Amino acid sequence: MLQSKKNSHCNAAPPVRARHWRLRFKRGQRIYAADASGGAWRVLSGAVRLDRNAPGGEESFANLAIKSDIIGAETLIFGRYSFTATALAACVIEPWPESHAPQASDSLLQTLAKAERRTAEVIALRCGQAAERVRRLVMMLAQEPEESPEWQAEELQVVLPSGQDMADITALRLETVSRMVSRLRQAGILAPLRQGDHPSPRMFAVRQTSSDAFRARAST
Amino acid sequence: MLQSKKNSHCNAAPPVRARHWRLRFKRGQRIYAADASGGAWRVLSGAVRLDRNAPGGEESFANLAIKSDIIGAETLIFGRYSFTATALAACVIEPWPESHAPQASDSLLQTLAKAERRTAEVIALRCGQAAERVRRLVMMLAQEPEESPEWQAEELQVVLPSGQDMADITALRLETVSRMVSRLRQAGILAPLRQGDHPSPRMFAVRQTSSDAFRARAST
DNA sequence: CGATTCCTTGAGCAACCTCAAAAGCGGTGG
DNA sequence: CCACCGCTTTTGAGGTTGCTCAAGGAATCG
Repeated sequence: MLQSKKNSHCNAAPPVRARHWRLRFKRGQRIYAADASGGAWRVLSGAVRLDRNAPGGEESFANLAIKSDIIGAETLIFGRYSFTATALAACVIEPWPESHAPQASDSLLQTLAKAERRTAEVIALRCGQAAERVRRLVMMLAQEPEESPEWQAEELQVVLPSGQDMADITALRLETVSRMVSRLRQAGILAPLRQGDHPSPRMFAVRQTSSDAFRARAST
Repeated sequence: MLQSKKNSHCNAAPPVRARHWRLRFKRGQRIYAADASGGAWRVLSGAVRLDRNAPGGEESFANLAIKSDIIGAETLIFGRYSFTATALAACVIEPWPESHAPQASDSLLQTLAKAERRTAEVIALRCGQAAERVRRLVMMLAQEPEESPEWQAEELQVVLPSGQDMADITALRLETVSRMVSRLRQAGILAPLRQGDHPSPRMFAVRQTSSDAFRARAST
């Protein structure tokens, strides 16, 4: 069951056409819960973390979905979600498959193939040194600034997830993540960026710097 | 293209029925290479590691497939493999989908859903302390002993992958993996098990011990 | 039986974790 | 508007784990 209680004003997006509507979620908001019934969604922007109910009763990070990924496809068989989905940053999703796109098999395979590749990336986020891991995560989450005429950026930008979320994804401690983000700022890879109308202190411009320079200044 | 050069004697499995044949691979043997053309397979026993050609030209661990998992499903769209597949232990695979099972969409979804859950497990293999990670990997790889009348086991057994493979999967160093396997043996979780006819020093019986006892003796 | 490869074990060190406290931010109510 | 509260982030100091480098031993293959 979708929890759209507190963001009813957010969800009032004008339907583009019949049955083609979108939902918006804010950072940290739950999109759906494991075992709830519902349908599949395509992530149009932002990022979503998926958690499974681990054997020990704990909830543990299971996967990551970003722009154009499909989440909740398993409901098409089981009728229920296998994972809990939470917004890592403000994100927009739409139902999937779209009502006017009836080719089942091909689209499914495409989804499967994309999921496999995304998985490989997520697994790679847990390899190597802490600094590199956090940098790679930030690069994954970086997107082109949408509909900001003033920020017609040559650069990408990102709204960082909470420290705990980044820690869960990279398998680091949140203190370590915080330290690494500080380094990224010092290295100039992340540049603070606050938007005029709604202030967001965790928004940054991302510069694709050679990581060598970054790792060098880690030792100083 | 399947590389069945050195294991031609292995692949001579008697076809059960027309178009329903199986391939066998030994530990460390490559099953297929990324970018090669070929079809999808179901893993009937054993375990397979998948590697992607990482951005840096390196080959990096991408995923794990065990009994009943599907590998190479992406070929049904792209015609080519996205990953390189290597046998972690002696394994048997058969073509997928089976020729006599034409229900496309449902089977695909099932595959997708299973892949997602497997992925969550693999990601979890890179969480927590080294000892626990190696133990969880071993538990994942453990299977019922097949067709061994003498070992009609109440216990599972496992043939450990190479140290480097286990290191790649758990994101540890191979020396660390070796130390943790030694601990598992000392803790009685892994019991050496050499089969009469073909000696295999990396075969173990697996005992599902409470991990508390294991972690306790780690400090001594 | 020799050569090669892989596994094992040790010693020292760096990276990361743990614990703890302070500072920043957002919301609430006087 | 400001004081207060809860929550998240930041920063520090010290401890532990796992990594690095190295050498010896076991297994495999020709």
